[in-house]
Amino acid sequence: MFPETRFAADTKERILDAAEALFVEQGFVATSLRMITAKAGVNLAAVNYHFGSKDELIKAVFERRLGPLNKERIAYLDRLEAQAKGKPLKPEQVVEAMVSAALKLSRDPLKGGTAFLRLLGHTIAEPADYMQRFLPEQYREVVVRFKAAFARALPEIPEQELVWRMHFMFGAMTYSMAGNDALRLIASCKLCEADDAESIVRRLVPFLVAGLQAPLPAARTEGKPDTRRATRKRAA
Amino acid sequence: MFPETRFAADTKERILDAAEALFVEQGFVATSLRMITAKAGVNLAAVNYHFGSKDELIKAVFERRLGPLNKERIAYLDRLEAQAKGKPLKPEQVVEAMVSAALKLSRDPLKGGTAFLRLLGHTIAEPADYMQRFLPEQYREVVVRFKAAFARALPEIPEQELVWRMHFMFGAMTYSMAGNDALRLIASCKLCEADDAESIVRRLVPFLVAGLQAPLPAARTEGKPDTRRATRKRAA
DNA sequence: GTCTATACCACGATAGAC
DNA sequence: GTCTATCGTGGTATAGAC
Repeated sequence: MFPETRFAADTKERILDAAEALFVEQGFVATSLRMITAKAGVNLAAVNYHFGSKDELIKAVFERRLGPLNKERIAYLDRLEAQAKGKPLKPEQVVEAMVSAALKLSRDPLKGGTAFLRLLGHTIAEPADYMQRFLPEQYREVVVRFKAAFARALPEIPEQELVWRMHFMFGAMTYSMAGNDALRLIASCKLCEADDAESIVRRLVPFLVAGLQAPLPAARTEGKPDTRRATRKRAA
Repeated sequence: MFPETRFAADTKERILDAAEALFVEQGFVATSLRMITAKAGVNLAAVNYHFGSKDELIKAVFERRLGPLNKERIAYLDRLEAQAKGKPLKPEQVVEAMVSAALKLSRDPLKGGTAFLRLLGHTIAEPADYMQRFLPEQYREVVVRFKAAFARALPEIPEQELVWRMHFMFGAMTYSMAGNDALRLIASCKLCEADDAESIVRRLVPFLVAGLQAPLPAARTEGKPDTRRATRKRAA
């Protein structure tokens, strides 16, 4: 229809591809717009024209991958819940719905492959304020759906506690996906051969399921009496 | 003795204090040396004179807090092991040794208080290469000692698996300490009142202990048979 | 609308005077 | 030890070509 938009899209795509590759290699701050535009073969000002700023470019890089990833997570959950026909899912099913979409993405080089997962891990803790607003927005739907699913799968966990445990879950997940740079530190001399995403997931799911189902902490005795129903499953 | 070193120390301290405060508020890249030196009341070139570069200043800010924190962790572990008189510690004791030192630090404004913990969380995933080398070095002793303690406390977990679970533990820990900015995302409309470090720890420890003790994942059937002794403690 | 050339200001770093 | 001056590079804004 409008031939010029085809060219524009190509330019935008080329910028996104170049930016993503360089961000993974060197991080956000270390990669300059001049490096990105040089690699993409476009003019420096093209970034500002198409994206407005470097920050907006970063957000666009994430949006392109994170959107489909989170849609896949929800689709996976939908399928599980359809199969269950109204019965609550098992905790490990919900955890796997959360994790396995990322696993699938890591196997597809066209969607960013492992590189994007590392990028994601590096950015969850990003202090920049524009990310503090952007990421919650991107994850909102996923969080709402999975929180509901977990609440049904783990009825003995009070909501307040569940929120925290999901928080811990996100931490363990993103941290471990960020690549084994930090793992080398723990493994010390002994090298860890399993750096494929699949074996990470196989190890991560039991850890998370156990953590989510952990016995509830003792209610604080000091201060006003606790109003939450702290149904202790079993003693530690 | 050398009066000029007294002044130098003051200048260094003033720079460190100003830098730490600004880093917490705005992150590393967003705070310029000009902001730091203005807040500290020193000349711009003083940073380069005393620390060599901005990167070295960042490392110095961390070293000042992280060194004592990790020494405290090891001291806590030493005390527990002395009490146990050769018997293996319980998993929850080891986890608490890891976590409670951070809790203590968060209560001491002179040592950085909660602000430094947030800074720590924001930096574990730092992609900058100088941090990739610096942080492992800072954590090396802690990791070696705690890995040994966990190996004794959890003899049924193979070493390979233990390394990964410690990795997940670090993730959940640092992520949750980084502040509840990301938590707001999970809690959605419902505000979480418990943002003091103490209640985080009370919730975090049971989660981690359960995760570390989780039943071992099923051995992969493909490829060579698994040589690990996969002693399943209990079914999920 | 799309793209280019170019100028602008803030940044980190450094040399040399005091 | 401290300061001023200056350099190269970074993100950004804009005027104008196509």
